[in-house]
Amino acid sequence: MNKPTLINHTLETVRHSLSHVLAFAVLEMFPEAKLGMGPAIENGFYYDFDLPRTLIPEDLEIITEKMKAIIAQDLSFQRDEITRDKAAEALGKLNQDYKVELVNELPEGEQISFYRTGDKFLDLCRGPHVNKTSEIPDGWKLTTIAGAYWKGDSENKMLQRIYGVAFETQKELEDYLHFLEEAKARDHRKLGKELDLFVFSELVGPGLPLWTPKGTMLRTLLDDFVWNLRKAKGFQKVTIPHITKKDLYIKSGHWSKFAEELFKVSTREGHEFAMKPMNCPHHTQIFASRQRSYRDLPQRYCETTMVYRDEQSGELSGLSRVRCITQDDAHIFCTPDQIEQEVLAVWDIINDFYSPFGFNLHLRLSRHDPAEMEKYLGTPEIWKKAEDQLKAVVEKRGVDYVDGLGEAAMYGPKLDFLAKDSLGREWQVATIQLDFNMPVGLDLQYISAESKEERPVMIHCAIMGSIERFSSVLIEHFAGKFPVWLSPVQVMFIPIADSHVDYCKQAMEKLKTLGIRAEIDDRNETMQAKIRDAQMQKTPYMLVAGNREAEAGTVAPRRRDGKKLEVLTIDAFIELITKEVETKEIW
RNA sequence: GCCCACAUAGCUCAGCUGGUAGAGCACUUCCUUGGUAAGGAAGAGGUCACCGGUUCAAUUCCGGUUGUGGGCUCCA
Repeated sequence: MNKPTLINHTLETVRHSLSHVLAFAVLEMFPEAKLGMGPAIENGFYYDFDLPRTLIPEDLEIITEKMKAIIAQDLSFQRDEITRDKAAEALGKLNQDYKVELVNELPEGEQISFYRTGDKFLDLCRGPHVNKTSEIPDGWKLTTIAGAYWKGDSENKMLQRIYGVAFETQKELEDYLHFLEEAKARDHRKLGKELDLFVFSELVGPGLPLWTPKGTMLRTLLDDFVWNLRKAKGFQKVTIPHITKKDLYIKSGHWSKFAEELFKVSTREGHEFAMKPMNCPHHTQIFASRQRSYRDLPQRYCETTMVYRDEQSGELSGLSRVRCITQDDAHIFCTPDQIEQEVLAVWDIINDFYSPFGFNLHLRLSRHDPAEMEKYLGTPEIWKKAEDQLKAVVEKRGVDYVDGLGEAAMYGPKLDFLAKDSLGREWQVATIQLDFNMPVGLDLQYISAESKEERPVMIHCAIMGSIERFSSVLIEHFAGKFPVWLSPVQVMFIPIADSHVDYCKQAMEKLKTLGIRAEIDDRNETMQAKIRDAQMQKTPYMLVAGNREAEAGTVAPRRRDGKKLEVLTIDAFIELITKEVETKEIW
């Protein structure tokens, strides 16, 4: 059956119409079902239901068939308008309590629009919709059943939500389902296990990843890269303890706002301590430890260290959301007129860091929401000043940005950097945050040229953000095929027979001396099996050596992408790989 | 934290309606000494996540706990 292509309808209209068809089908199956909300969303639609029983996956098939039958009847979508009170009355008769609640929230006397599908199904709806169900193209599919709170409020009843995806064509649907498969194949939780990068232990607990030698190598390489860029911009490393007296967070303003998420620790004498959930308050105490002159500014402290947050258990997921987060954190303490130079310098670091990964960076200027001042520290005046200043820097740089209303941190506006990965997904990564508030709370000062006490400004910045999350993004971005400079094992020697093991070991030692991460597969296996295993581990280079190579002092390199290079001398290979590491080449 | 689902060997999984468990890979040993994605044989390995309950009998049914997944809520 060929469906007409979309002419006058946006995809959103089709998706929304599908949500009505879904509700129609569910009502056929459960006449007593109460309808929640059913909007179009990115890639599809959903509808929330209060049902007499829990849905099971097989129900989706039944509902799908019912939906197809409804669409096949070529029913029309008709708009009706009635007054609010009549609408409430009509919905009340149908026992649609949630809809009655929605209607009653609309202004009194307002005309309410309804959409009628065929002569049976009626739904409160602003529209628009397709004219007839036959205008709905075939490219849709119900995907999952999930729980969702009524009106998204965790105090409310949990309804059952059915999700669907919908596209203009079957082909696009298939492409999307293929994308989901690809994302699943790259899932960092799966690759992390297969590539032996990190593990979880039930004894240690959820959200607390344990990093293996290979995973730790990856983290170290990333962190060293960040450090080298920072060092060049005048940052200095500092080190702080992982716990503190609660007094620090009372002064910083974190205690009242995030007390629930703190891991608390008490001493044998009953004093209350907390695991640090961020590093800024500790760093301020290094700054505050002695009198600072304007000549000492900026002070640029950096430290890669773990912070601990007691996240809700249901939130934890792989490395994306954990309870111990390694931040590549830095704080700059500077004068107000140094803000621009410092922000730009960090911005340069971010650009230099991200370019070798092939990410596309986008910028968001994350501002406060004046309607919710209770979420923030400080006065509206301070916020305006901070945001204007940050915006000026962005405009000076001439980079496009999206406006992030309400995305600011508690203490100040931010520049957030979003990276688009190889599957087109966006992740928030680096951040530069301007903070006029914490220096007030913690009473930070410096002595100006006029010999007066002044407030420094704090700039919080992280290049990777969280190493856990950044690693998960990288693993999925590269599908585990890290560039040579980042690969925990760069080279696997593959002796063809036992008699070639010594030759390979000698060559391996030479590489290792030069800092090349090489290993040897001297198991009693065939060369083919060793190649396969190195391939599965996504090792960039396999160096095969048999009689021919051992006699000539060469190796036969095979790349992870299946490409066989010409036989090279060991020195020539060293030159090749060293250059690739230096240039951070991706292939 | 909330809703739902799942939890069997190191890994990936099979095990119909209750009668204490299997496969492939990995591991160990032996044979094989090879030319670009899995050579062959044998062996070892499980209180079926944990704690209760029902039953003559529970991996299987029920409840709880822990963990994992999909969502919701939250996120400095």
